[in-house]
Amino acid sequence: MKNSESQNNKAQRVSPQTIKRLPAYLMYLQKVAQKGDLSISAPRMGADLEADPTQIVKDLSVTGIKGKPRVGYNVTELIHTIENYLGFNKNNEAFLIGAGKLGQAILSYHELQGFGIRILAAFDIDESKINQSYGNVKILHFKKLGELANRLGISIGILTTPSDKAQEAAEAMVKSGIKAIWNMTSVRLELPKHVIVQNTSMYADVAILLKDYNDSEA
Amino acid sequence: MKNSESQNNKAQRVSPQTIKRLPAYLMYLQKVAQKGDLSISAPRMGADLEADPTQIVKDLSVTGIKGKPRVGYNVTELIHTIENYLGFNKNNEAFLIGAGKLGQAILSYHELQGFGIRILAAFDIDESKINQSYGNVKILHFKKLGELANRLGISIGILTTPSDKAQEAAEAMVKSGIKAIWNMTSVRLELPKHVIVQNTSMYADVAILLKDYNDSEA
DNA sequence: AATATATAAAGAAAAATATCTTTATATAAA
DNA sequence: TTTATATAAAGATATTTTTCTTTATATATT
Ligand SMILES: NC(=O)c1ccc[n+]([C@@H]2O[C@H](COP(=O)([O-])OP(=O)(O)OC[C@H]3O[C@@H](n4cnc5c(N)ncnc54)[C@H](O)[C@@H]3O)[C@@H](O)[C@H]2O)c1
Ligand SMILES: NC(=O)c1ccc[n+]([C@@H]2O[C@H](COP(=O)([O-])OP(=O)(O)OC[C@H]3O[C@@H](n4cnc5c(N)ncnc54)[C@H](O)[C@@H]3O)[C@@H](O)[C@H]2O)c1
Repeated sequence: MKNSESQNNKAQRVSPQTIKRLPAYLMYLQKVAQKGDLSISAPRMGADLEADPTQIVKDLSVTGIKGKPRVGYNVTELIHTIENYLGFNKNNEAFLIGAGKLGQAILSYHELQGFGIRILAAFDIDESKINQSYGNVKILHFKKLGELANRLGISIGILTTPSDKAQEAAEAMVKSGIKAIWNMTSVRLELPKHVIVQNTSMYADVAILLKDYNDSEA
Repeated sequence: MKNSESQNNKAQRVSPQTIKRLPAYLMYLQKVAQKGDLSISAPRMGADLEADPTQIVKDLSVTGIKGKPRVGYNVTELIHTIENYLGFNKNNEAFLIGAGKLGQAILSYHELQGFGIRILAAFDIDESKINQSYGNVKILHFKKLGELANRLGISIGILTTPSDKAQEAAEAMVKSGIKAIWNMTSVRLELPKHVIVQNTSMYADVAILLKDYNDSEA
């Protein structure tokens, strides 16, 4: 009953919109911290991010942090609290499946570690790619996935196979013990309910972009 | 007055959620068409996509299409109507700025044409990349952007420079006449109001994935 | 120490979105 | 042809999310 989240296990669900805004606050706060500011107020954040300050306060409150009237929030405390809330400060260990164009880009995408994802190995079926490395991550044969996932206790998988191989690859991932899949393909995966799937489908963003653009032209 | 959108200019705003769902319907419908089915009902779609059929009907209605009771929608007509509504059937010509790892992946990402985006050229400042081609798209020097955008009348730009160069590159794009930017960097761009910016920020999706995953573990 | 004030917190209201209910209708079956 | 039925369309309700309003409080100022 004390502070919203932490105490209560059946804590009322936090809206995905709020969760999606938190990383944007984080990036902003890192710039603020770099500037040397020790505290930051919601109105200030709102002005800089062109967002409603009360919404910012509401969003931040889900992490359990408290601000001080007339001062705002302690910047470093706020950063740590959000990172902790989102799991960005952990090393959430993951495998990448399908080391093609996009896969290789992601393997070299070191910013991802700042978002709590650490890729330990990549897997592919293309023999010519096996044992190559990108961004210090080695590509192994897909058939080794099960054994390694099991041995290292990996439960997060990033799926970047071609779309027409996504379903079968995902099923193999689940069989290997992967519990959460970040699906970069444009395919809707049909998997057991207990598997967590997060789709990053560019086409939704393209749709918004083109709609906004074409409407503005009309 | 005939069909909702097209006629009326002040057509009541369509929610982004609806627009983001339409491409998913499209992909599903393409599979249905491939199977040879001529018509599809909202309840059928709802069952397959695990979505509320009435929401599907509402979503589809924004395109102006009409279904027939006891039959459903004509599949090919529905596909064409959605594609047309989203602009996926046009060749929306675009430039890509920053032909690095992610940029090259996108240049070879031919599925993008199915979403109405046609990349005509890429631009970079790295001399070693100039005149190389990926996915049949040539990389030109960034300083040629303005002239070419002007000559070819390009107003859509895909931004894939490093994050710390994103703001300056975006400003140059706007100066070159780019009106809509698909921003793949993790940076919040500060641009004139009239510029349409669509952010594809992976970190929002990562946040949801990790939250869902870590909550499920707890 | 007293007072004023900026700001967070909490709660209320409004807006947006999703779901449910009813109605109308096209088609299939009798 | 008539009737039954599945389904789309339209409208109503419920839920969720955002924005607005009020209240409480920590700090700065006098
Ligand atoms: N390229 C992009 O910019 C981009 C952007 C958005 C989404 N995507 C999506 O990402 C996915 C990959 O795209 P890409 O351009 O990197 O394709 P790609 O063909 O370059 O890479 C796919 C890789 O997966 C491997 N693979 C195939 N079957 C496999 C299996 N069963 N198990 C493991 N690995 C397997 C292939 O050998 C290849 O190396 C596609 O679904 C695409 O829609 C790509
Ligand atoms: N790599 C990924 O998988 C990935 C995923 C998501 C987001 N991103 C984002 O995409 C962006 C690019 O990532 P990347 O991994 O491709 O980086 P990269 O360094 O491989 O590529 C960046 C390219 O931009 C060019 N460039 C630099 N300044 C430029 C300028 N002013 N004008 C034109 N071109 C310029 C560089 O020469 C380079 O070729 C980053 O902001 C990153 O955060 C990358």
